[in-house]
Amino acid sequence: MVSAATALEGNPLLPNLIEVAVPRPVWGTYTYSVPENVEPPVVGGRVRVPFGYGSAIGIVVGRPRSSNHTLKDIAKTIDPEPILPADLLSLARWVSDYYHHPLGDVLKTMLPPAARTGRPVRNEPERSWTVTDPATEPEFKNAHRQEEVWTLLRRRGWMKDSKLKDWKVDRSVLKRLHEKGLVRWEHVLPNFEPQPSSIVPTAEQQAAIDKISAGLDQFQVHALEGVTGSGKTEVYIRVIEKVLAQGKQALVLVPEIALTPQTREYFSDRFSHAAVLHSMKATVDRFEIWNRIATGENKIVIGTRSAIFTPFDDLGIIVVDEEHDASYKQGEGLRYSARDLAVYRARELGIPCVLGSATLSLETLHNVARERYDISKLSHRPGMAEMPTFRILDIRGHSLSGGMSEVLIGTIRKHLDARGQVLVLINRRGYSKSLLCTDCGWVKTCEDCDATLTYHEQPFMRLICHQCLRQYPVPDHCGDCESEELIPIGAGTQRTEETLSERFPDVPIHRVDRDVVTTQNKMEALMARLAEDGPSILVGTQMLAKGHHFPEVTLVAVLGADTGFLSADFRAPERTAQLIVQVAGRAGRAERRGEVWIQTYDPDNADLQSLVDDGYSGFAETELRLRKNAEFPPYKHLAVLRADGPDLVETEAFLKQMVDTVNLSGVEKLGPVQAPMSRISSRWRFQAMLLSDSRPRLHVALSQIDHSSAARRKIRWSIDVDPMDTS
DNA sequence: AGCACGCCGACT
DNA sequence: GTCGGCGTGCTC
Repeated sequence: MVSAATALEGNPLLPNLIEVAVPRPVWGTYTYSVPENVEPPVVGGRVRVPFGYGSAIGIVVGRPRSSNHTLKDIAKTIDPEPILPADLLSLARWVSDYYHHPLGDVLKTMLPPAARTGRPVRNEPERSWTVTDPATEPEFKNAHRQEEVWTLLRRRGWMKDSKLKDWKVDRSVLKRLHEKGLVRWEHVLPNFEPQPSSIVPTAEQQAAIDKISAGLDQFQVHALEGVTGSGKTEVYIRVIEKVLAQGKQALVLVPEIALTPQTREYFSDRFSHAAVLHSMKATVDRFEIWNRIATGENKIVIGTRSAIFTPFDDLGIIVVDEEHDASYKQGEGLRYSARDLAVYRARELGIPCVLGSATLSLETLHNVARERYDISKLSHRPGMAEMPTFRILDIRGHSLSGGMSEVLIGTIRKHLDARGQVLVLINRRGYSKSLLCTDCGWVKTCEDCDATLTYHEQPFMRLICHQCLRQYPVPDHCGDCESEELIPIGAGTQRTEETLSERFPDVPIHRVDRDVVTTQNKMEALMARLAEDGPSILVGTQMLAKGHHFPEVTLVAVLGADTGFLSADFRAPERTAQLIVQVAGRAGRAERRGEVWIQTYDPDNADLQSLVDDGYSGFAETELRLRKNAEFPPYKHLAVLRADGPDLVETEAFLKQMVDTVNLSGVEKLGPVQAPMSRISSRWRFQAMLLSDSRPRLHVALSQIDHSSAARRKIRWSIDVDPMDTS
């Protein structure tokens, strides 16, 4: 219909063509024509277009001059102005190439949910409300809510939209009060003056602040290694103050669980206009905040993974707190790493990026060693204990009760007698790992998965598959030899708690796992109890590593560390060491130096020994050497191909064929092999790896994969670039 | 993701 | 003969 190869861009006499990315699992973009009776669209704006037999909301990504296709007209222009600025569009293109994911779906992931539906942009600044005449006593009759709100406003003077929302005030109530002339509003022109702080930075903090702020106008990644409590946040805040003083904006990424009211308060105490973005917030709220950032009205965003896609007017710094945290990598769909994208975005914008953690990831430490990143260290903890001492407890030949050796139980008693609290860390929920037949060694496994069932006693007796959550009644005899001698083996939190309460009947014992501590409120209640309890014991999982401090804890006992250090997954030792160090860092205070005891059947393990002798940095050195010898990341670049389907043979053949299409020298192919957890929810799982010294070659190899070969719908497959695990 | 097209088996 | 099962392919 249209052939305009010689058309000049913007020539009003020639047909107006746009290139659109649609949120459908299709590769490539589509060209449409814009009819004269439709408002002209812009690159970076949304349009409604006919697509297939229906319609779709797509993003305009370009203006082609010509097309060989028969074109359809767009139906509607949604945004007269770009909703995604140019830098985010080019980020989307890069993400699409790097993670081998369709551009339309990348753009969909970048937009807040409210923007995906075609909702128009509301760019009105926030309003602040007050009563028109505080001296009067208006008659409200039955309008009780109006009376409450009016009285609230009279008492508090001015209140912003966001504050009123916190008080659950509905817009309709304000609207009626406004119609009656009882209240008035003004647009808020926010004040970004930081609140003065009485905190005096330590010499180490000041050195880090100076180093980072020396180069605010250029790209540089700064690793900030700070033990728990050493004041990393104060460093972030001081640097952000300098960025705001230049009139620029700041982005702070935090892990999923860390986005607590405390985090928000820490920032909002110092910055009157820190905007918090997170997925729990109502979708419309998120879209509004998003818009206020894009226009430069708000200056600071604190958010989780997806906040890396926020459009900024003039971004001046990106901070990634707890950068080692696995929640920065999205586990399904577009498998992006917000930490890695933070570095990419900072480079594109020519601004600094700060990666902070007590336990920096091995990737980051490797980049420090190669002098790509610089590093500042905060080793002192004002008002807090020095890092506890580590000890290995060799349990070879020892009998265990509730997963603990008698030596460990004796140590627990010693600490309780000295009026300390004890924290027992186990990475396993439930009562015990499994139910074992003592006559023939039979263990019950899930009928749908490859997994051994976990035996739970609470809230009632049953076997649970931790992979698919299917539940089974507890069998009274062996499924193989009919013997009735079934015993629970391998302690979980429930069983360890039970053993401890038998041994220490007078000591309060608290279990901290996903089964018991289900809400933030329950955690807060527990923390309040602990402050009053005196000598007591906490038994818990990795939940203990996040957020809270346990000042009275003098002993941390680590059970089952071997599972982590000996796992098939190449990242498991790193995760285990980080968990132990993070938990250790949350125990104790200045007057009392704590101890960490690690029970093991493998006391000669190199990772474990270097962790105990030289702390996390010693561990990192050892583990990096092991990764180098094994030719794994960060020394090689890795992508994992995964496929799962109901039929074992077909699924394996499918993935094999996919791997076979890849052929490039310098790219090593491993597999396909069955995944460590070979079946979940009645689906067989296979994986293959591509490894290369060269990042570009790895990407060429990945682009050889034929995306259309996914025609078999019963098989799901994915590409995971820079995977966080291989399981 | 939808949706139609098309090529096989069992039904009024 | 044809109704409908789902495997396959296309959407500017």
